[in-house]
Amino acid sequence: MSQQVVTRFAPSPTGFLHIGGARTALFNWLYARGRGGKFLLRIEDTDRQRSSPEATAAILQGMAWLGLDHDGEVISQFDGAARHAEVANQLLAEGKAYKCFASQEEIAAFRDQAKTDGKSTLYRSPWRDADAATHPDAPYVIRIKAPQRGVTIIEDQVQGDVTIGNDQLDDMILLRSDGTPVYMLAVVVDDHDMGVTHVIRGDDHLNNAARQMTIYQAMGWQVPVWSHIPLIHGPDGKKLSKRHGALGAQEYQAMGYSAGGMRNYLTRLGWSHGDDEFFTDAQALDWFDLDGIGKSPARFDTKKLENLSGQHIAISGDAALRHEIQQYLAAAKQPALTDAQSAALEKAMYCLKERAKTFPNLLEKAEFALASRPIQPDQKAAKALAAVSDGILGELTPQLQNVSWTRDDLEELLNEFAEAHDTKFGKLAGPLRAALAGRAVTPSVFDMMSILGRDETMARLNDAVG
RNA sequence: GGCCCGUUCGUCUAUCGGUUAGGACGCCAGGUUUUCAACCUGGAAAGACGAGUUCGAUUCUCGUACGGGCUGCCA
Repeated sequence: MSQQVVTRFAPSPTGFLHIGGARTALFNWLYARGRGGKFLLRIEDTDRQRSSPEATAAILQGMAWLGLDHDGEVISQFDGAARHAEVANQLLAEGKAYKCFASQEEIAAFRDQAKTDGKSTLYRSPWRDADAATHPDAPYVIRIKAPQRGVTIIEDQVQGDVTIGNDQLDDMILLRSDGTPVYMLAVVVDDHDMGVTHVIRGDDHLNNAARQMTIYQAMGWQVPVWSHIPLIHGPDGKKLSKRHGALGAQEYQAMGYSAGGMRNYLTRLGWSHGDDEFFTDAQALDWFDLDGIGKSPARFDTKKLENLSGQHIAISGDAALRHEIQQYLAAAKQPALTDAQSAALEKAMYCLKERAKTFPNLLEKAEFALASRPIQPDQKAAKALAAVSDGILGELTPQLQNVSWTRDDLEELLNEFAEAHDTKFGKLAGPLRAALAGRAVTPSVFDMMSILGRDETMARLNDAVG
């Protein structure tokens, strides 16, 4: 019996949840939730200068949109500073770490020189083996004693075994001269203390894993199962990150993509399960596994996102869509739907959801149900109305009085009417659409009529005839 | 500079030594049609390059090119 899976998402709160981070969170979520494990959230806020509560809130919001719920409280890494220092001091006491009195200026000067000489910029502290008696009374940092010979092998589930020469490892800093812990220490301690079994993160951390390994070994802790996933690139192939103007997850919400579609798209980006492209959350949870993750970076393609968003809207329940649309409106900073509009929307949903790729798209087609008389035709609709004589619409309207108000009968009536006037129904559809919705893009006129009902339909037609 | 990782149609990808290299999005052509969308039919479109291993390489190995990452008292 294997132990329970515990994964975590550990963003640093320096900006919005960018799309690459969202996918990392999603992978961790899928892996844990798909196996009855736990998915934890830890905010890496040890850099006080760059961390902000606003950013944390934005990350939480982005995750909420995508439905990535985490177990337990949100953990602040900064809160664990004392524990991190404790570990550093333990290592120091055990002789596995040491005090380094080199100043930052000193090190910077060394690096500059090494760079101009074309030599390795790896800093070798002269204090590594210094006698404590020679220690000056000055500020110091605590560095770990990294192995200098041999190799460190990262057994990565995505990248395979990655071998790094220990001569590439520096004695990284554990505790700054002000006593605060550095990320490299904090991740290891926190992942260990939180019982994290599987770490899925961006491959920008692949090299760091070797460094972190030295802490695991020094503490005698078991290393987690690592999976370093390739970063997502922009459509231009360039790195997509918050530093390079990446789009935040919430911006996609504000653009009106469905969360289900986004989950599907992000899951499929860089991960595959044979030829499956469109799948539900249940299927993703069932299928997701580490060995399906690709090794090469993927580009973000809005067209495919759009397509999947549409497919997910089409299979969503009407009430759920109504709810998600209200949230979209809020995210897009648009006025909320009134209760009446919302109810009308849900009633019309059946003929809207299979034809819309995004929510603004759906709302555009829903205009007929959301608007109230008198209908204000937009430019295109006005043009369609002008293309037909008032007479013919005026003649049609009374005929609606006694027809049975079902889709089929309406269709029959309108076709016969068109035939009687020696025209095609197609010629009539435009003006009818314009009169009923004030828009050129709408559902079928028969659907609109049956949803609107006889009275409202006739009233709108009469309005249009004038 | 040093080290690490990557490279199949425009894009996301399948293939785990032998396939006419498959699918999806997008694109093009045609069909259907009541606008948009959807749908149907067909089409163009890929193994970065060079060696090697092998009866046989997209697949294994090496090199080159290109791209990315790390090399912080950032995360």
